[in-house]
Amino acid sequence: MGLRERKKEKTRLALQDAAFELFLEQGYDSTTIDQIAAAADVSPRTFFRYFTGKDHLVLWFHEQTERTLLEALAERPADEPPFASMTHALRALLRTMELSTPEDNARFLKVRRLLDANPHLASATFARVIETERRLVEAIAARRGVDPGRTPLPHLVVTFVMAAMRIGFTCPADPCGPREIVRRMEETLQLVERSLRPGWDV
Amino acid sequence: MGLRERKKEKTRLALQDAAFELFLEQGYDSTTIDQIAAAADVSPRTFFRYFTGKDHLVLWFHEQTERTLLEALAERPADEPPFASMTHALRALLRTMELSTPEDNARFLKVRRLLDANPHLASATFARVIETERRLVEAIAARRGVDPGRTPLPHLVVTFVMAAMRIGFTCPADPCGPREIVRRMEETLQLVERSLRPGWDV
DNA sequence: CACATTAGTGGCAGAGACTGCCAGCTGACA
DNA sequence: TGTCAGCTGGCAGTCTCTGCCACTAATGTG
Repeated sequence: MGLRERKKEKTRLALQDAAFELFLEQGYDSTTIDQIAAAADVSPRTFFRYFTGKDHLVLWFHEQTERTLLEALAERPADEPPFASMTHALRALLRTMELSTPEDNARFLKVRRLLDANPHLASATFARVIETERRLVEAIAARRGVDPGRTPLPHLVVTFVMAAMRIGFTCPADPCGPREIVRRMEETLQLVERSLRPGWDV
Repeated sequence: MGLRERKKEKTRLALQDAAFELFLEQGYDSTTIDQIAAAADVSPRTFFRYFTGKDHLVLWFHEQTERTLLEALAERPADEPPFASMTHALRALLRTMELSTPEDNARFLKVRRLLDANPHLASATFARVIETERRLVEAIAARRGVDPGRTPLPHLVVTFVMAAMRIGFTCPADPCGPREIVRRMEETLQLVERSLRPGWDV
């Protein structure tokens, strides 16, 4: 990895860390991009070369999740039943979440607190999750050679599995770390598996 | 209904109709709120007293849908199994969609074309749908007297039924009117019902 | 019918988000 | 070392959205 790329990575992290600190300190809405850029020692103009907007600072994390999920799905054999592939992909994601570093955990908790405090952000995140579902449907339909607009089965498969992810993500109490989230997702996924009639996804 | 309310209704419709005409004519992004307000003969300031933003013009339609859905659910007996209540509520919505006027159909098609042409709008709509799901979960959990954060079953029930709504809404070909959408939703709902093991939602 | 009350509107000023453009700097690579 | 591509900063400008105040019109009351 060249010096240029390392610098970019550093700037991105500086922007995110500065932003989250400001968000939690003085609120998301009352934090301006000028403040974030100033705290990260870059120009406001540069901010928009890294992120499309303020909410992208948060959405970025889900984009990483999506990448992991799509890669895990791509590694499954194409002739495997789609529901099995999806459950395996989700469990692969859960495994990577489990071995996250303490720093990752800290960031995760910050993002969670932000989402809980700002419905608008949670909303944007879920919208992004829907986009992820669309891509997963595309992938599954492609490897089966079917038109996703014509047969609802790929949609159903993805929706059922992602339901576990979405439902498991909602937290009862305030402080809910990644391990607890993973536990809830796994629990919900098993509930989904038990709820479905064997061989439903022919 | 007093004169005041009738006027408001008229202004809202003027704004929406003017906006959709402009959107389809010159694109969503290149249409400014000033243009919309001018076309509807109100001040830009007034626009924001009717809609929170440009996207709200489109989201407004789903808000009506949500209202219908929540009312239909509220009318189901509280001791009915939740999944049955949800399917009934969705079918009640489908029935109201079926007897829509030709004008409603025209607006529906305009909205559809907008959503297809602007991923951002589709995304925002789905985010709003997620919010609807949250409220449905709340309603179902409330009438059972359980904490939705603690038990995933209400979430699951709502997700499964709303999956039919979301999946049925996606269209294969371009011109897809309300009747066709209703047909697809009903079809998908039946698929969901067949996929679930009897008595799964004890 | 006259009046006070209230809701709705228009216009203004201003903050904040975002983009296009150009000039200057700095790794990358031969 | 020199050229080149890529990143950055700053400026100007548009658009979205909000608070505020004065003005008009609908409503309800004596």
